[in-house]
Amino acid sequence: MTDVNVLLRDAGLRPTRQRVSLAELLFCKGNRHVSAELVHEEAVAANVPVSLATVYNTLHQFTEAGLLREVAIEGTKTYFDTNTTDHHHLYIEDENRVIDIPGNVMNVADMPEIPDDMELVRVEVVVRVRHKKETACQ
Amino acid sequence: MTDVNVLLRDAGLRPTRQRVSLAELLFCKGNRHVSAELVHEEAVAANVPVSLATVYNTLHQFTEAGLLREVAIEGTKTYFDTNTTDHHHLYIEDENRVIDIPGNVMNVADMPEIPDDMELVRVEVVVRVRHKKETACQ
DNA sequence: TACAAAATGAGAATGGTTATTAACTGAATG
DNA sequence: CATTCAGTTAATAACCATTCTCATTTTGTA
Repeated sequence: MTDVNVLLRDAGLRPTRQRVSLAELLFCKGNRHVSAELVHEEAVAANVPVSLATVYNTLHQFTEAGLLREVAIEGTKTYFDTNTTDHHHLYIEDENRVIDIPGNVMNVADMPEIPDDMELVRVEVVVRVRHKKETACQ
Repeated sequence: MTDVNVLLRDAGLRPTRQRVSLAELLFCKGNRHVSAELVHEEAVAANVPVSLATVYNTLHQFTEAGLLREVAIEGTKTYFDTNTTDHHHLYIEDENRVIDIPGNVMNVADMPEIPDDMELVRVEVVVRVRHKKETACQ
């Protein structure tokens, strides 16, 4: 039960009411790709009235602590991924939907050289697909 | 000289003053990753007074016509890539800078299956790097 | 030149995100 | 158990990139 508390403490974050609630909401539902707005709505719906500002703060704090990862695939909105393990994304353009691809499925070969004074952070792959268009004629 | 005019006509776009100017600005300087604001500034600096609204319209029209490609790597701003050939990106986090990686350099293996009713649009790879932190001690 | 359709520009409107600041809480201390 | 205070939160204002609106201008064609 205090799992979330420990999680937060280990991340150097005080387990406040709001942070605990948001963490439960985020991490107890499997891997997800969420926007701040969605998290806020879900929190309110779950009778955890949190301000939108706090949702933003918390999401960024969680990201800095390595509990979340920011994903930029499309558009101007920011999404957060609760899956911080090595993986990639399948993006369905016409549905605006993102699906995880486990990291061990795909392989990236022939990486370019990285200068000595730099270090690799991560390799992100987005496989973009869309539904085939109806071929009305023929 | 009429290269840009032909380019625009072939894309189904009338070669208006603004579109011609912006096209020259975008495509005669090698491959670039630009924001609407930057294009607007450059246009004004080049004595081609274009409104910001027109810059946005034009960038989207060019994108639809396949002359540009939208790239979403980081942050809330939209960037457009003048390189529409097959290639990937190297992103230097601490400089907020994007560099092209030619498409034939890297290879992505073991792609996941794509359902029959869907088609692959593109595979985007972002190699994220950062400068090594100064190790003040030791 | 005249005309209809397309394009443009100025500024208002929108929407997501960040900043501000006063009130509140958690947890350590006496 | 009360006190204290750094850390946290909430309401709302500010911000910024982008989109919308629509009157005006330009373009291609006759």
